[in-house]
Amino acid sequence: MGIDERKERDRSRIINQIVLAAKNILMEEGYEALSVRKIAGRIEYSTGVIYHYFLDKEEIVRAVAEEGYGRILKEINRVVFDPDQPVEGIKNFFLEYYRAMLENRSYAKLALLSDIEGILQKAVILEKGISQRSTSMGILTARLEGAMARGLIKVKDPELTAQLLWTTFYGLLARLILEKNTPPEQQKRLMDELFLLVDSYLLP
Amino acid sequence: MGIDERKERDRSRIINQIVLAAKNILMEEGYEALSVRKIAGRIEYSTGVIYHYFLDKEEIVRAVAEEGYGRILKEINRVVFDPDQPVEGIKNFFLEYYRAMLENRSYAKLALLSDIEGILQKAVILEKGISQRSTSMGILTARLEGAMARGLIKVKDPELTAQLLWTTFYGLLARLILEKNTPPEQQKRLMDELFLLVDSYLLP
Amino acid sequence: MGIDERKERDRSRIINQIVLAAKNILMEEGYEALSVRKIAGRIEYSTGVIYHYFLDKEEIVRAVAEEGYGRILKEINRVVFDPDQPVEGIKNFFLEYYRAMLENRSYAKLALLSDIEGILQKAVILEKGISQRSTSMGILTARLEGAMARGLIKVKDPELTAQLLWTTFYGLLARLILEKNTPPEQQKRLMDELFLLVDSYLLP
Amino acid sequence: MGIDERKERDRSRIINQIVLAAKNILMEEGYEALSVRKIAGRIEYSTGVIYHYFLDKEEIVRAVAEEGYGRILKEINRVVFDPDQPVEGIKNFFLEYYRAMLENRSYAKLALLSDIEGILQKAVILEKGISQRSTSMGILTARLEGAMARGLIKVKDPELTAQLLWTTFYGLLARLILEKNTPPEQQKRLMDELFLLVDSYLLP
DNA sequence: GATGAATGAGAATTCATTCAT
DNA sequence: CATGAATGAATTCTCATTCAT
Repeated sequence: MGIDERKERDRSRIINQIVLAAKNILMEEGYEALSVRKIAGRIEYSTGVIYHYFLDKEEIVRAVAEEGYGRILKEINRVVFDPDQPVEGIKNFFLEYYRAMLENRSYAKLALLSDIEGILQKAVILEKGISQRSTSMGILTARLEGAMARGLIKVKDPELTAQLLWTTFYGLLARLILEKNTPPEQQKRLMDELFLLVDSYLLP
Repeated sequence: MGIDERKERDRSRIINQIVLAAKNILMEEGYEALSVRKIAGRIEYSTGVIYHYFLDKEEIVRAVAEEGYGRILKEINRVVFDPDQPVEGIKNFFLEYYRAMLENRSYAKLALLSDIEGILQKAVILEKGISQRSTSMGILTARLEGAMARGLIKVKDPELTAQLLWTTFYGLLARLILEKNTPPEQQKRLMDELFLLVDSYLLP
Repeated sequence: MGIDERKERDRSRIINQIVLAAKNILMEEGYEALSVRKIAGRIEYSTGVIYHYFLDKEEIVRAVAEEGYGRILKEINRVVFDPDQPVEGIKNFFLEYYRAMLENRSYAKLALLSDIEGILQKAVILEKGISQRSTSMGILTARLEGAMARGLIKVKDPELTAQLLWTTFYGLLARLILEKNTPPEQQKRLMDELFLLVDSYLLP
Repeated sequence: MGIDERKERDRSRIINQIVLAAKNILMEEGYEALSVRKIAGRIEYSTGVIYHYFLDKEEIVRAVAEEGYGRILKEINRVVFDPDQPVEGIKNFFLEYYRAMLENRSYAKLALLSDIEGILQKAVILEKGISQRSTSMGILTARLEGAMARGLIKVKDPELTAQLLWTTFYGLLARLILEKNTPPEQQKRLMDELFLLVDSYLLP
């Protein structure tokens, strides 16, 4: 069994290497520059090996998206949430999200703006009932529900509100990622104004 | 002179054909599938002809974007604006924008989400002073200013407010375009909620 | 007849423009970059016009070579020749040739090193009897003959000597043109040594 | 291990095929006619295969040059050198060089006249200190030094003299290669005269 | 498990030249 | 005399994928 274990470990080590290499290429050179050969080159294996572990190129891209998604989720969920200050908590949550994304700009571009099927699915938000299928939307909805129950915010349909909050943040974030030369002070002004908007949207 | 006229007509007829063909490929198969050969094939001319009328592939894409942008602008500006009801006016403006975009989904994808340099420039929003450089942002800012002057809305910095309104709409619109299977009734619910958000953001 | 004259003048004006444009492209961008379209672009005429005045691209190149050859010849022949000091005269002659060539490096490359048929013919040197067909070889041979008759140099076959002198100069010149980074002081050392060689070859 | 050996052999067999095909095209049709497709066609492989073994077209050309250079060097170095008759030895050395070059005319054209960067570097001669960097210039310089030490020739700076001897030979050789119809007896006359020149240049 | 050779299709451009107008 | 549209073939290079070893 020790042998099987090691094999399994080897296996996932290579898989990780492939995904990591793909991610790096994506970040450094963009989607168009991603090629199977380049990945193989980076991990110093032959081209063929890639096809032992992945069905095709798209599956690799999907894996990159998944991995990034997981990592960002983890970072975000480190932010503590004080049920007495739900609006502050939500703003902090998104603030953290911004930070994580802007630090991984090209991953962000992939995750937020790509229309590659495998990635799109991970990022669905608008669907009815999404709070049951997506962890982050679930958390956000739950928090809104809690705050609503305690009369701290003026919400009717928590999921719908969560979705709208999300798309609103998403809008600014996406533009910030695309308009990459926005100077920091302008970023700050926009963010502050966004928080005003959130206040007037949520506070009673 | 009749001859020159006809030549000119021929010329712009072919240019239109090229742009149209490019647009169709973009709509049907997406950006990655767009190739000069494919365009030439569709209009049943040799590849070289494309380079007679366009400097390179990017110029064609830019032309597609421009054409779409112009068309949408025209549609939007048909909406009448009543200075006594600025918030309604702004909501109608965006509603019309939504309609125009969702009817030209693939152009929209190009215009809103692409990071092709030639197109990105057309779509800049976040820049300080953008209301002087972009027609649509200029109009929106002016309307906010007017409404502010008459005390109909609670705005401090009209351009900043215009930018945030825009990114907010953009956020939902972009998601609707990417999550293409969102059923109409869910679209409506989201839109209505967005309008609530706008109300609470703008109304005193 | 005035009309015909003007027509003729127009005609040769365009031809000159074409040749000049071709020469400039050749000098600025090299032979590989020379294209009929580029020539047409420079003279601000249509592509087709070129083919009114020249049979094909090669004919243009040939004309460039001819023009350059003539110009260099003119410059060289400005050097005065003192029959009492034939070796000095010959050395000065070549020195002037060097100068003219190194100042027109890319024309020189074309004239000295190209194997384009039309140009090669202009540059033939080794042929027996060349002193009767080529002006410059004729002059050189004549001068050697004169000096020989007066016992100033130890030559037997003036044409053969002229040919060898020429190839010898040609050798250094060609290398200087190809090895374009040779520093001036090294150029000078080589030239001085070459003149020593000529002295020992010609002087009794 | 037998397997690895065979693979290695296969590999270099194809590489050789590519270089050979390129050389043949160069010889038969000249540099301008050399294309990757043509090479692939000749060896009856797909175009892509070329890029499996070579980085780009230039690398192939470089390989052709290198191969030719090596072959010629080998032939030349077969000539024995008698230190008691240095001038004869040097003349023989160049005679052999001539023979080798004229037998590989199109390689010679490539090696002597091309201004392709990768090839030019191999052929540098005029640089100060070249006798330490180039094998053949090193040998020539050494022989001149030896003869000088023994008072057999009247040389001051052996490297400079080597360079000038080389360019002088080069000059005639290059012209002979370009003026490809020079009849053998004229070639002989020119060579003999060149040897006279060398005598008067080197002998005390 | 892993290699790397090979393919075939496809990418964007550029070219000299012709010819109806 | 001049235009410029059009062609067809050519260019270098890259790609995802397959498969015998």
